[in-house]
Amino acid sequence: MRQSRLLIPTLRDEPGEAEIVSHKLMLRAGLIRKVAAGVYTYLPLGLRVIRKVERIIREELNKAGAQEVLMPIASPAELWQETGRWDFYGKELFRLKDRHERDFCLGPTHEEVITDLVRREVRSYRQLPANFYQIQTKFRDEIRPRFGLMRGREFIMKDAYSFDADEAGAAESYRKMYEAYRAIFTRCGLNFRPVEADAGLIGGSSSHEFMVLAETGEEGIAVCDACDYAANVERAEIQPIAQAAGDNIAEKRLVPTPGKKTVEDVTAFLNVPASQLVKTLLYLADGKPVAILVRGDHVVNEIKVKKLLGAVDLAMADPAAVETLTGAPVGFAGPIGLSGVTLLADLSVKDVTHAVVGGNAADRHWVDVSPARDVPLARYADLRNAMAGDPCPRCATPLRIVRGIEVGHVFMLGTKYSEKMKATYLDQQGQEKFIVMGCYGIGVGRTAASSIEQNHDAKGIIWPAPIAPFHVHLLPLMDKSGKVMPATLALEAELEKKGLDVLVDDRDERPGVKFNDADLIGIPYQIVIGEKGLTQSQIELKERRTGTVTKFAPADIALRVAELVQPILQA
RNA sequence: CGGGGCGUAGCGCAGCCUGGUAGCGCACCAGCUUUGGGAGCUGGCUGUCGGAGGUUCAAAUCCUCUCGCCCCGACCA
Repeated sequence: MRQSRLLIPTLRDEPGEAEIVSHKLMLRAGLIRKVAAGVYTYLPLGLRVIRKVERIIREELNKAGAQEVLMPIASPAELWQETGRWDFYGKELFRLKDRHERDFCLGPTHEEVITDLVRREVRSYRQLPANFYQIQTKFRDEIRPRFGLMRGREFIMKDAYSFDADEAGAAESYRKMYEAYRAIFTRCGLNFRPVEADAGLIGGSSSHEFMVLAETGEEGIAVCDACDYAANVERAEIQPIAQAAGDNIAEKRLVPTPGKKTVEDVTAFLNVPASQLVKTLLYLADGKPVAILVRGDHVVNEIKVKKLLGAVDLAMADPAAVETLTGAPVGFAGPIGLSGVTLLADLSVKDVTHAVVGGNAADRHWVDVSPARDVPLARYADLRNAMAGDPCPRCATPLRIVRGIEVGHVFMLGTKYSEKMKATYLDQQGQEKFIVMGCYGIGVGRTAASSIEQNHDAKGIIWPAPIAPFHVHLLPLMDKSGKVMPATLALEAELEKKGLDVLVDDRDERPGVKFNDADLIGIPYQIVIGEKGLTQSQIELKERRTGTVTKFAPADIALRVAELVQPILQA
């Protein structure tokens, strides 16, 4: 492919709108251009990367027995009303009306549409199991789109849905997808880790996220270095840390803390560590007031709270409600003397000695509080996010917290959708049963973006060969003799014959420009063809990642490059 | 949704406070020279100063409204 015939608008300057490296480099290397907030056009180079990722996905899913379909972008409200998600999904669901004023939405995911298909077409256990997937553009009207393809409103997603006769079959489908995902992300050249995740309100028994490990990740992952355990911090179970019993014999006292509202303020003022303070956070769970006690250095995990209470909606109480409930302005809420409120406390609170809590009065805190003695009515449970140093729930080794980008997610759905939408089949005994489902997603653009997060240097992108837009970049330099371009084109033809994707920089540019653009675009192998080299029968091969330059005879180079690239592609 | 910031040439920005001919660098076009890591010289093109309204003899600049974009927050009391 001739570079002069492709739109690859590289930028020397960093566009101001980009924050993270993958976004900057995608713009600078001419992969994408923004059309609106969170909405992008894929330029030729970007699209080639997307297609490579899609191809790997297709190959692995087909191998796992899934079948490809393509569902519509717009779907009618009725389907979403059946499952209740029309109301539940909120503002993220992009809604529109057709000319007859009928409600539609742009699909943020397709459980309803596929379940509707299956309930119409699948009658018998003989048709199960089945697994349908599609690679489709999705639309979610995100609160805050950011980071380019990492969190767009419109994005390309592979979604798959499995249908089984029973739980055991569903578990097997889930396992197959889990393995397919491992294969897909491995082939994409990513450093990733499957982690236990929360199934959230989608429900179901099991869920894993596939996390690409990267500093810029939006998710926190708790990992154990001693065993295999890894989980989203939202999900990670926390074992209570055994603590030496404190000598908390002192009677609690109310002390003035003028204007000290935050954990930082109070702990600095009283000169105690944050772990000695117990925060009292007021929530409304389905409209009912709840106070949640966690240590000052801990973070409440709303997912765990919701589960414990069986609540659908959980939101922090607004300042006015806090005042009504506690009788004090925000910043001074405490568990002592609080009435009409459900009291929940994280397990770690029980062990705090000489605790500091809010006084339920302006500018007052209690000190020398013993939660077990002074807050006897609290119900204790695991209610916080995991932190670095918490014991692994499997082997008790201290956990490490790392950042990750969620590129894939697998869910066991069970019969949540099939029951609501009456997707049933007849089993061998002629009994009508609900189909057991699973669903599985991969963010295609996000996968490409996270690859850049993991593979780049100061010069630009360093694509892993399997998802690189091209495998080889030919850089013919000055051609006064007229021999360079013919040699280049001959080499291009030879490489293409060996099945490699080749980009030829045939532009009339100075060498420096070509080198810099090549490094920016990040094709894994660069071949420099220059007048000097040709007279000495030499052609240079440069590996983008290491910068290593090797010289070959023109007759050998195609074979040598093919030897380097082909094994990677077949991996 | 709350707070902050920014919209001036394709990209990066100055000019705005203190109203008076719309600028700089890169990119782009032409010519000459140059050619192994973002060339030099000469000449050229490019803007409804995000939009609407207002104040004024005069608005990129001041005022009002509006649209778009970016960042932070939207659990840590």
